[in-house]
Amino acid sequence: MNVKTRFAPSPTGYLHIGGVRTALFSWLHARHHGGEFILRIEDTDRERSTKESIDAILDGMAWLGLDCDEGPFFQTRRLDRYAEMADRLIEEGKAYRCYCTKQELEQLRQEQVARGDNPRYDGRCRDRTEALDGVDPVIRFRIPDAGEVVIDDLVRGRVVYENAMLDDLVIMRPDGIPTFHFGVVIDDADMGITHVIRGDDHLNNTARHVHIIEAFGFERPVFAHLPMILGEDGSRLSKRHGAVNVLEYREEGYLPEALLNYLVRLGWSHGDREIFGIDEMIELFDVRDVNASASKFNPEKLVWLNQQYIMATDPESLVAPFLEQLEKVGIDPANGPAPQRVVEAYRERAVTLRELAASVRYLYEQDIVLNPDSAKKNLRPVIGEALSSLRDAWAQVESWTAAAIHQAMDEVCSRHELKFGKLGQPVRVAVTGGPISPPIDITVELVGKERTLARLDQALNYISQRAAGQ
RNA sequence: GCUCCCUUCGUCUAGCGGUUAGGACGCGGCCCUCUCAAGGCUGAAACACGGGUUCGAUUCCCGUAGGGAGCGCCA
Repeated sequence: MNVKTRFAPSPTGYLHIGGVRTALFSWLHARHHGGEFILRIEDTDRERSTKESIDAILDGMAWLGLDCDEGPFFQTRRLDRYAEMADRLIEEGKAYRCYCTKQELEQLRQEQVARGDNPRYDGRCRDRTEALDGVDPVIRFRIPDAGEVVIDDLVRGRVVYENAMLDDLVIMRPDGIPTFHFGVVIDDADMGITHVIRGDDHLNNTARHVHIIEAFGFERPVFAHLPMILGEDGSRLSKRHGAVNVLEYREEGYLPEALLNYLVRLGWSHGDREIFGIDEMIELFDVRDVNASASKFNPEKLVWLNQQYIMATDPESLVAPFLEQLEKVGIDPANGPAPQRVVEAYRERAVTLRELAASVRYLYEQDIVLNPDSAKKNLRPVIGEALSSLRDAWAQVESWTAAAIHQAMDEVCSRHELKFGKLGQPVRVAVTGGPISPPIDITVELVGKERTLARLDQALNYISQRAAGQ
């Protein structure tokens, strides 16, 4: 059987991190089996669907590299098809027009809840033969009164629903727009979907969908209901748990591979492995190995993975996203070292590209701000003489490379009988303004000769003022 | 309320009747070291509870508790 899966979001907001996980698993399942993956936009909620959301979904999927073989399809372009199929059910007596008003239904619901019953439609329009004036009917699907539905879910196992617990659901609104339940079933069948992989918030709906599938005589797809991703406090993942919109992760300098790697490990694993490249995921992923229990989103582990990916990714391919981040933090890359060299030097100490960009301001801007604590601690009068010699030694360096810089510094150290570290940290503070940077020779090389000398002068000035003040 | 689902360190997970219950993130310590990282070593940290089944349950079954989802002319 040729596998075909789909991701079917509704465009009523940004692309959510939970949606991405669903899309990822669906995509992986298709790719693993050499099948197809399609994207379908379920835009039947006309009130809430927006163009912005559609774009956000498309952008997000593209950024993540979750490519689809067909689509995007839009349900609002298939309205004739749904109407035709609804008519067919009515002709066959499997669906009927319902003239109940919303008020009437609300009253019914309240009565049921008051009685402690499962609130559900009681089928009062099932046998109505006459139209009711002034009411545009909806179409309801007739659920069998007796019997049960058995679903063999790839992650949940066997789940059984009594038909008596199910009610006749609305499949078509008065305006000819299908409800979600009807749209999915028709589309999945028409589009040849073999595996329906979705969030387990749909598990309860599946019984109804199966009835519709059977009413049409469609072939039943295989279902796999994925556990939810929860926030750190165990409640449904939402904005107050931090970023839930995928595009925010791009904004903040996360790598798509890292995000996917993090997400694939929520509910799925392969022995003790933590790092999975895309190709490895495709090779090893199997929906049947997915856990049934929900997992909590842990930003700290994502951060760790992102760093692992920044370290492991070829610096050249990090240049473009790094430049974007420089722009975001207001740094002009024109006045400083080649971005690729900066990425190489700093990638082991950056958790996101955003953080990396924000930490290299002193490489690109003329003036630096001395961190008062660091200056106080490291730029002491005792080091002034050595720092001054170093300034002169570096002024003589012709080819400004880390090796030459290091050699000159070694010589100054031995002349002044200093351990390298005694001089290193003052230089770091003088040149970067703070106590943290890559190895000092590399840092100094990247800062550039002219700026290094100027900053040493500035530091020497600071030291002499301090000596005078004492 | 009713229906369905879930339950191993704080978190993500391994385990598929017999293990010193393993790994990872985070946290602590040590090493490396010019700082910070990265890296290496190491420590603390879990089978929700109660019944069964079994020679033996983290593992299988049933309850209880806790959590989640659904019960829309939202998807």
